[in-house]
Amino acid sequence: MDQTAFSKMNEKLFLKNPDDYVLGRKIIENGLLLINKLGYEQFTFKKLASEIHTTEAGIYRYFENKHRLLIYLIALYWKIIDEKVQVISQTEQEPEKILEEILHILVMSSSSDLDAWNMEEELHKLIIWEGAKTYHTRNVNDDNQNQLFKPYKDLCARISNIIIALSPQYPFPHSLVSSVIEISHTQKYFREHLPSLTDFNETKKNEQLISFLKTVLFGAIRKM
Amino acid sequence: MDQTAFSKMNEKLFLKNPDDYVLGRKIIENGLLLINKLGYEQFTFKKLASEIHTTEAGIYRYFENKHRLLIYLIALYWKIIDEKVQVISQTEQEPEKILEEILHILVMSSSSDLDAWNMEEELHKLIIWEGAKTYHTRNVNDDNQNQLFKPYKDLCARISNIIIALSPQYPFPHSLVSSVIEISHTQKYFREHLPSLTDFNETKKNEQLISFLKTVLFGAIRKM
DNA sequence: TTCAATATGATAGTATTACTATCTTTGCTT
DNA sequence: AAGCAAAGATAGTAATACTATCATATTGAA
Repeated sequence: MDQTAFSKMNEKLFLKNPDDYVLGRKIIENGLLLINKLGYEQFTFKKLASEIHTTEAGIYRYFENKHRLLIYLIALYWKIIDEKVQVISQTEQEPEKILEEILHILVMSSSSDLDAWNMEEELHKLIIWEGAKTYHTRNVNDDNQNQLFKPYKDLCARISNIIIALSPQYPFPHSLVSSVIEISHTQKYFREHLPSLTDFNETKKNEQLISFLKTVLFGAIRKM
Repeated sequence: MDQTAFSKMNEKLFLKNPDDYVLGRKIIENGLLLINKLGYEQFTFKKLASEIHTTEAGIYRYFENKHRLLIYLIALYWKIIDEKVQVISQTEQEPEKILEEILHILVMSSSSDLDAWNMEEELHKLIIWEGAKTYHTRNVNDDNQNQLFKPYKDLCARISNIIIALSPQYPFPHSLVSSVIEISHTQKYFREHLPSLTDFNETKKNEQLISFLKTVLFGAIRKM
C-alpha cells in the first residue's frame, strides 16, 4: 500500500489519528472490508467492533460516526489516485496520452498485483458503491467547509489543468473532469447491475468503458 | 399535476396502491415534501405519520419501508419526464432540436407555473438529492428484477433511439444517455454544494449547464 | 524505579429507528 | 341493517447510534 497517502489526512476527519495506532489501523482496514461486504447501510460500528475484537466505544474514540469513516476512506482513495496522476503527468509528455492514462487509472483497468489483501481494489469498490453517499447528505456544506472533500477537489483541479493546457478555449474543464470521474463509476456500476443503461458486452469490459469515456472527454473539448 | 403518470405504477412498489386512497395520496405528497425537507436519512415514517396525523402502522400498510417509498417517488418522476419526452418527440422534427429540448427538461430550466404546490419541482429536487440512493443498495439486483427501475430504463431507451437515429455509427448510445442524465443531476448538485468541481457562475446557471451538457452529448456522437 | 499519561477493554445505559401485531372504530355498499 | 374494508389506536421488540464511566495495561519521562 502507498503509505504516503495516509500522511496529512485532514484532522477533522477523525477524533484520534487512526494511522498512529494499532486499533486505528485495524478500524480502517477491517472497516473498509466490512463496508464492502455488508454495504454502507447495513454496516455498523458494533459489527466492526466484534470483527476486530474490540468494542463500539473503542471505535467511537477514533471516528465520530460511520459517515466520517466513509469520508475518511474515500479521501484516502482520492489521495492515492491523485498521486498516481502526478506520477503519470511527470513521466508522460503528450497531454492526450496523459489523459488516456488517467482514464485507465480511474477505471482501475490494471487489476495490479495479486496481493492477498489489496487495499486499493477495495477502495475502488468502495467508491463505486458508496462514493456518492459522502456528499449526498444534509451536512455537505459543513463537511465541505471542513475541507473533507479537498482530495477530490484537488484531483479534479489537477486534471482540469491538463484539459486547459490542451484546449484553452473549452469553457467547462472542471465540470468535464468531475463528470468523467463520476460516470466512470456509475457506468461501471450500471454495467454490473443495470446493464440496459449501458452498451457494454461481456468481453474486454474495461476497454469498452474507456473507449466510451474517450468519446465523452475528447468529444467535448474538440473544436467545433 | 400530470395524473397519467400515476397510472400503471409497478405494483411491486407498494403494498396497497396509494393513489387509490386518501391516506395513500397524503403519504405520497407529504412524504415527498418531508424527505426533501429533512433528507432521506433523517426522514422516518414516524415523523411523516405525525405530519399527516396518522400512525406509523398506517403508513406501513402502503409501503414496506421508506426505501420503497423513495423508489416509488423516483419512478413517478421518470414517468413524468418520459411523457414529456414523448410529447417533444412527436411535435419536434429535427433530432438535434429534440435532444436540446430534452436537455431543457432534464435540468428543469423552465420553472413552470407558480403553483403553490408544484409536485414536479419537488420531484426534481428529490432526484438530485436522493436519486442515486434508489440503486446504490445491496438490493439492486432484486429491485431490478422486480422492474422497479423500469421507468428510468424506458426513458433511457427512448432517448437512445433518438441518438441512434441521429448517429447510427455511435457505439454507446445508452451509456451516453444515462451519463448525460446522471451528470445533469450531479453537476447541478455540485454547482450548489461543491462549486469548484464545476465552471458555472451565478448568472444564467441553467443555460450554462445546458451548454456544458451539449458539449458532452453532441461532442461524443460527432464523427471523428 | 516509580509515576503519570494514555491506549484499550469492559460494562451499562438511553433515545430513536424500523418494524410487527392486535384490537377498535368509522364509513360506505348492498 | 349487516358486513366489509380503511383507518385509528396502542403496545411491543430488536437493532441502531450513540454516551458515560470505570478498570487495566503499557510506556516513556522524572
